[in-house]
Amino acid sequence: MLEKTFDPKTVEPRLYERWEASGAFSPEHALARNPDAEGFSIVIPPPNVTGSLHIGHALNNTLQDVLTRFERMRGKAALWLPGTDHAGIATQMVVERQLAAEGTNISRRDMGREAFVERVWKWKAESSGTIQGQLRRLGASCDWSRERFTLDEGLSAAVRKVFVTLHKQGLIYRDKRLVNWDPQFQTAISDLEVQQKEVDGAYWHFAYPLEDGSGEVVVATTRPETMLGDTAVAVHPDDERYQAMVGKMLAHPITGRRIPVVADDYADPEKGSGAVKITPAHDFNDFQVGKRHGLEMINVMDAWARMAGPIPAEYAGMDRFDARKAIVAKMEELGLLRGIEKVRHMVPHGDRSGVVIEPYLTDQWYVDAKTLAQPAIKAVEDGRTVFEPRNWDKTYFEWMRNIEPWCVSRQLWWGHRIPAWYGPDGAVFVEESEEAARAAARARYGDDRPLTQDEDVLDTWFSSALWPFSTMGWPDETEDLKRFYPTHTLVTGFDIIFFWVARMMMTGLHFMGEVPFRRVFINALVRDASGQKMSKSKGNVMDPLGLIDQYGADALRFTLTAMSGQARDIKLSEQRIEGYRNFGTKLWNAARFCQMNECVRDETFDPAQAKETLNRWIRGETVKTARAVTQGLEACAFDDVANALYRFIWNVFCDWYLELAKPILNGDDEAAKAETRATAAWVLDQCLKLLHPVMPFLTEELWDKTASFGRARDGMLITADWPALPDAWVDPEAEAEIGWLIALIGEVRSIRSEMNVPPSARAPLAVVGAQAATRERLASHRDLILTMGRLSDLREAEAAPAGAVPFVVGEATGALSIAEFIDFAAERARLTKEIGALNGEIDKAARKLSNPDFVARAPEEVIEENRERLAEAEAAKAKLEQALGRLEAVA
RNA sequence: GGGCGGAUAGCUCAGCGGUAGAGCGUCUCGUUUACACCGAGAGGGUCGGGGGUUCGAUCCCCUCUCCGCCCACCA
Repeated sequence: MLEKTFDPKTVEPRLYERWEASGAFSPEHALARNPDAEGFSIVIPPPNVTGSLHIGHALNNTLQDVLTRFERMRGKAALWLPGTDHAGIATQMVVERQLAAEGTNISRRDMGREAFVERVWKWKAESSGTIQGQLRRLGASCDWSRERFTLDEGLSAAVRKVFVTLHKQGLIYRDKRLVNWDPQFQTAISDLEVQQKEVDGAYWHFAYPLEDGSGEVVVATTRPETMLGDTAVAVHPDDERYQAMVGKMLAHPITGRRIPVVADDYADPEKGSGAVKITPAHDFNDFQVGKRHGLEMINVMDAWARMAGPIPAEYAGMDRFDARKAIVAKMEELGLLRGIEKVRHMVPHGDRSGVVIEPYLTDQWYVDAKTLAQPAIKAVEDGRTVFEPRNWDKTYFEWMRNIEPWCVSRQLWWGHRIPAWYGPDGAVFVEESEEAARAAARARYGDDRPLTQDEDVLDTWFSSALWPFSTMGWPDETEDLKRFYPTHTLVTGFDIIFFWVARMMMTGLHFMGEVPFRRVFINALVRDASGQKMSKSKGNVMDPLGLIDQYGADALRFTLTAMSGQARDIKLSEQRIEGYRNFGTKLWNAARFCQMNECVRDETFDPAQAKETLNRWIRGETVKTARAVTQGLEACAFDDVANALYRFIWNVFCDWYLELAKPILNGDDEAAKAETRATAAWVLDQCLKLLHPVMPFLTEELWDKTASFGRARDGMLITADWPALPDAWVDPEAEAEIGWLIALIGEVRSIRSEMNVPPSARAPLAVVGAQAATRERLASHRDLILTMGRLSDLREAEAAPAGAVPFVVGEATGALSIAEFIDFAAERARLTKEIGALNGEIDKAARKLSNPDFVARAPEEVIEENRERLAEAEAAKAKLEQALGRLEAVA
């Protein structure tokens, strides 16, 4: 006999081991059975190798697993390729922090490159494996034999090959221009790694005197410290106020440098004074203006963002923000400060370091993204790759059509070192290996010269961009590439459409000549129950492992699947997970019922031959469910899939089929009994199969257990055949008949309850179907109805006088008359409604008060108001509840 | 400034031309040999405001208000 409930804790690890040992996770398993099996592949968005599973991963990987398991059951050679990312800047940062925390005062620079990188590898060795273990807990059916890491030798070779090829094609080049410089990490970062944050600042209005003393120009700036690098002031060519000044020279108030007034469209006559100072080495717009006018580019900061270069000695070495104050003070002292205007404005920050980013003039490597983007744009326009939900392609297009060169070099040590070597004369040799670079150098110089390799590494997203083909063995022409590229579906979050999806499209098309995936499913962002983004600082993170411990992996998986529709956000509440845990238990108990009633699988049983109305009906319902689930999975309509399964298993199979089957199973008609047993067992099997992709553990366990009290199975559920049921099995006649019965019984129950007929009151009639035709129809289903709990009352139906009113209530059952009962019901309804509304108030106020953002932003009196409202609502609710209690007591 | 979402029951959401739905919560009733992680039932909504199209609008169009996100820019 089955236990009363399913115990995930003991079962899950056992089953996972069995799956893994069976080889079912590898596509070879399917190919062994059918060498012509169609390929199906998904590559995992590689998590940080040293990371651990958060709820977003749980969602993302659940959906990938659902798809993989589904296609595997459909007989495809299904590959879900796992792996991890070295996560350059993030990982290096962690290790640097560790160094700092050790208190030995040894920085990475003190250690030297080799020792530091070794240290990072050590940390990687210690902390890797965590997330793989956690994915196993989730039930992820990845092919671990193909696991990859972005710094593996194979993937590194792919990186070098791509870099060298693009360089030879002129699509990677070295250039001196402004980059986003992170002064804390001492590295360039890409546009995408910059986050604009609104901060308090000011416009300082400064007067720049004309060299000849004939006047002045007023300019405004939010960054006074950069004025040391000014090399011009620009005005709009059509701005009449400044016509006479164009071409004249100004005397820089602090450096004394002579700088010209230039005419340029960039200056907006509407803004400020209409004149703008130009600092080409410290502002992206000014850089362009500087190029147009051939202005000198004066760098006045060093890599730490301290003042440096050709500047007055008093500022040298000063921190940029101290310099800002000093410059403002100086201008005031000179009598040239014309005003200060407080503003809140956007300032760029590093997404990892959190410090203010400086536009900084350096040499970096760039990818010509504009060129690579064209085929990638076309592929989505042509539908060779589709986004799901569709609208995300707009986001993709928007970015791709306005793409800027991608800065791929990073002044870090953890990552793929750039395969470029420099000769003594500065000539660069970009080759896949040092030997090849030497050979190239020899060809140029005629003899061996010392070469030094570029110190920089590549942006971590450079190797991720190759993931769909590098993991399959490229540049070799492997079997895997032939069978599994392009991949079928990419499941990922919208936050990395630019970072990752777009770049995979570019490299995939360029190097493979084909899109890397046919479909991109953008999964939602998981938020907490009140819609807040989960974050450690808010303390509202939900740990997927904890949830798995408590409710089982299946319950978590079902919840995440059920909430993955077209929505962009998922508000995850623990209550919901509990509800789906209960759903699993419900199915478990249905199996238990089948076991108790000897509903054993009968291989000779053909559902097409079922005779009983009830069995013909459930057969059709099963077909419809299989169809809905299959279509839902094909379309990534995960919420529909979960809902169809939930409804069918709970509300159709358990609530109606098994209930209506009871009288047959307890009756004397042996043929009907045998048919019903076989049908019940068959439907249960279909449920297990259809539910398996979403709830693999519970279904696999039941598959095993039902075999133990029935006949042996051919194999595990994970490789069982997906139900492909003929539409002809839907029987409209049976559907109509059982549908009618269900509706009638519902009505009977509802009226009994409304009239307060106690279930124990058997003799007083519940209901009488009055029309002769109705009675006749009812009589034909008497066997099904009689044991429907208290509905045995229906026996009396036949005795009712013909032509009576449709429903008749029997004798009064308590102190209340019908009229009193109605009044009572009305009053009770009113009170419960009010209590409901107050509950809402209480919820709302309580949430506001516990929301850190609200508390931080709202004025004290608003917070107080909410506190009062909460107290008032609670008091009112208590009062109403008392009144309700009194009312009940009277009744 | 550009773009994308959203506003439907107390809460979380589905529906998207034809009598307003689900889950949870609330309330009532129920120890029925599958299941209290259960069963039966009830209450609860001018489908954000205003216009328009239509025989008919929660749904389509316009507009306003409020919330969320992304991109860009602000001397």
